[in-house]
Amino acid sequence: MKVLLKVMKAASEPIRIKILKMLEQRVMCVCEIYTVLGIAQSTASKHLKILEDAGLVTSYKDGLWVNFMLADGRQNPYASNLLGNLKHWINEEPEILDLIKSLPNADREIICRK
Amino acid sequence: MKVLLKVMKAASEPIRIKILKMLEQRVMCVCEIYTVLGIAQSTASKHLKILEDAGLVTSYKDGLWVNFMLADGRQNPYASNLLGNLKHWINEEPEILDLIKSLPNADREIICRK
DNA sequence: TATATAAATCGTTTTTAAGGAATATTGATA
DNA sequence: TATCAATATTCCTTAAAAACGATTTATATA
Repeated sequence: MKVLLKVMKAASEPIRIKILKMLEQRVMCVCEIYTVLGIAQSTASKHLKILEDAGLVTSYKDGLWVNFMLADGRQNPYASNLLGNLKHWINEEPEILDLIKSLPNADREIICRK
Repeated sequence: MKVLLKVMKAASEPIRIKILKMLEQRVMCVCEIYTVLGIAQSTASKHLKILEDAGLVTSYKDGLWVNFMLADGRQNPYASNLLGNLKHWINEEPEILDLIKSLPNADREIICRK
């Protein structure tokens, strides 16, 4: 039950749902994510950790960047199931439509480089 | 997204998952539920309200008793989806097995009547 | 090396959720 | 109508989660 609860809890926070919906579109680094969502870097990092612990996302390093993507779910059936469903859920909601529309402008080379 | 979040949040608490698993077996009244789970009456009542608000359970009155059952989910696809999945999830976990095994002893006529 | 950058972690505050005792409500029955 | 039983609600306390600034870590590169 612990594993199931972890997935459900991870999926019960609006920012985390938004992160999952963005990652359906493409791989993203932390700074792209917190910039698009308008939240602090530490906040984004923590949400990503919760999603990763729940088996919903995975990450890999590329130099200074850490790239996050949806997990394939082979090791967590609950996570896998949720990710599968989420792909055809809430796609028509303005909040999500706007978010997805904003992604092409969120290029790490432009919005993250200082 | 609000509707989805409500379902996810409702399903991210152990007592509420246990209630759902019990209701897979049969209709139950509040006093049967709080007695089996060993929690306060007000606590059970509150959890049931959260589940009901999320579209996961429904209730009907029978005199003094209020009977709770799983929702059919016709009005909430997220709830319906979760209930469908949950039926074949975590059934083998000792915590749940023991819970289900204890249900036949939880007859309202015996454990609730004062 | 020394420095700069992206992300993770820490510390603190604020917000939200859970638990239960006490009380209110609702319906049955004497 | 007075009382009792089952449930809902209120109130208060405690615990968990979220937010963010500040600091640390890890990696790249001057």
